[in-house]
Amino acid sequence: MNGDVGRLRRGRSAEGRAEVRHELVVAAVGLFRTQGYEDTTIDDIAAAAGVGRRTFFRYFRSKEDAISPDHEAALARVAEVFEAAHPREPAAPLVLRAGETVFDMYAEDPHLSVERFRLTHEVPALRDRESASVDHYRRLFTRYLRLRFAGESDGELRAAVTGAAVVAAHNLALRAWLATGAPADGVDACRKRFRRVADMLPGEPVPSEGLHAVTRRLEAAVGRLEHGR
Amino acid sequence: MNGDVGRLRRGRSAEGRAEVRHELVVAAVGLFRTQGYEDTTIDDIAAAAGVGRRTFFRYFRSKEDAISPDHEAALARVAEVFEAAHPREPAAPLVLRAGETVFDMYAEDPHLSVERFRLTHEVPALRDRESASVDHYRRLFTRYLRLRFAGESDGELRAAVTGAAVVAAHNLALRAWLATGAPADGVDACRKRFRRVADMLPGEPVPSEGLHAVTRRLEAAVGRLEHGR
DNA sequence: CACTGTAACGGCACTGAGTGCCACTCGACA
DNA sequence: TGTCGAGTGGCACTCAGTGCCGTTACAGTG
Repeated sequence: MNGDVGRLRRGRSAEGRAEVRHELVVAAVGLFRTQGYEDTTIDDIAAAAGVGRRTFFRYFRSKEDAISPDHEAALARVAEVFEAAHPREPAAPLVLRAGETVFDMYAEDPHLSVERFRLTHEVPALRDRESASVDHYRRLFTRYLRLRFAGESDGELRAAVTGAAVVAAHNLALRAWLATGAPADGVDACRKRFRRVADMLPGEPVPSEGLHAVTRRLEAAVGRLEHGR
Repeated sequence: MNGDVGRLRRGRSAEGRAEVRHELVVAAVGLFRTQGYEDTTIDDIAAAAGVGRRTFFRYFRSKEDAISPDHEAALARVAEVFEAAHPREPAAPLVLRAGETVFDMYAEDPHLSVERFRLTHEVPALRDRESASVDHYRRLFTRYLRLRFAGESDGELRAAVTGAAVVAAHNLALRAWLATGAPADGVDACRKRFRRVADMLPGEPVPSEGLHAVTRRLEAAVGRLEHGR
């Protein structure tokens, strides 16, 4: 957009740091794609971004970090959703909302998300790292759910199962969207697909279709019987 | 047991290789425990096991591998359970059986399992690796379940949720057992705890106890009452 | 405008993981 | 006993990641 005015001083201000960071990500993703992940060294990335090798490690903890740089921030945003929720809000809509928060962050930069998706499927090292990242979300979900289900019998198990199920469903929907190139008109379908997990969660099911509907029919039937008697 | 007769030739036969492998695992776990994971080098482990540094990498792909060396074999055994199952066997008992197969392998060497448990909880690098390993199980479960649920509506989602739920429940029960030192008289409790996940799986519930069974009986009773009227 | 403090920078040197290569040695087998 | 193959140890190498240090650019103050 705007010329970078000689590009001689870049990282000294706050915007400068963000700019350098972004250039490093672009350089890393581009090089990983063109010459492969294993065959790309930190020197290559730093040189392509026009900074020193040492500076790379001031922005990212490791080589893999250059692809998913905002993981901690993403976790923090999800934690915020949980902490801002009303303590008596049912679990299902809450976890759905939290999951969609993650989805929104992926949708912020679809191109990078797709590129990362391809890399994490082709490079074993990156796939394992992705597994670990996803597991951080699972733990976060489970931790908050454990608080909500505390006291009820098998509450811990319900928290573990619910957290794992939500994260798995989220990834299923997200990957389907990313695999097709993350089109803008596929966002709604992805959301809907994710929300279907609500019918498969243990414990209090959603009121529409599911156990509640049956229960309600039963209650109505019993009511009719009692009154008719 | 038997003396190792001078211990001069160890790795040349099949038993010799198994012996060297075991010595390396013992050395690694011991050193990780006494002087910490980060502060233990491959040279330390190799020297403690009495082999050359280069030999270590002929037995294990990496430093972390020395703790969970039989991961591939474990995955293969679980895959066997799925492949040996009758195609029309209901999913719930099958995934329970597969999960208990994993549990049996942990129970084969409780001491090593407990030590690994402690390490994977204290060292971030090992915890992330453990997450990746667990995810391999989840993918394996999900892959087979997808075949079974193929055709039914939302079968893929059901497979993803069921696989994630089973693995999560398995880990919950396993960790509780390991955290208490993996006592032999805690094996049954761990098994029972794991099996409770059957009540929380989506789709066809287990016929014995469970909300659905109760609901169905109620519904039938009400139906009889209504018709008898 | 000059001065000064702070923070990011580049570069150098170092540790340690992981790999390729090669000569050697042990054990098996004819 | 001679030979062959597999496993071994050691050397040298690449590269990820870290500590250190002198330098440089920006910001704030007089």
